[in-house]
Amino acid sequence: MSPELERFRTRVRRLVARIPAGRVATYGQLSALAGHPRRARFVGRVLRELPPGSDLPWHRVINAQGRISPRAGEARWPGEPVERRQSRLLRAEGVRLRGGVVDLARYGWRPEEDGGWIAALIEEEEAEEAAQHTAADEP
DNA sequence: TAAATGACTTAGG
DNA sequence: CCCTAAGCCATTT
Repeated sequence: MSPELERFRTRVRRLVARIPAGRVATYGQLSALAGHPRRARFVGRVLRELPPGSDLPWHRVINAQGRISPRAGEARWPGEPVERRQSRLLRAEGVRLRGGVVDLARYGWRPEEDGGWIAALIEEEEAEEAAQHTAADEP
């Protein structure tokens, strides 16, 4: 995987970590926030590789239609279909699903209202990369 | 190298 | 509301 994509993946994971309880974000939204509006599918890929016990609030990521994206195959965890678990987790934190659809206007995450932390996130990321480079340069 | 495969999205009927 | 088609893009066959 290219360094560019690795970076993108890291950003996505960090963004997901910031989605507040009771809110949802879409794949496309995260992909745009991470700097590449056309990589919504890749966001799905990033989430798919998460381990079952991940700390990330993966369940707060849904599709642009406000629906829980159907997984291919029959992924279930712990003993239930992941889609069902996802809707349960969402309901548990106050997100209402009407006919399987979340009202994005009401529950959609609006990070711009949470302060200018995205810029801080990018700065932090660049600082880390700079540190990596100096570490690599200094034998 | 070409074709198939998705935790996607938009547009249209 | 449901369904299709088309565009999208990285990975897998």
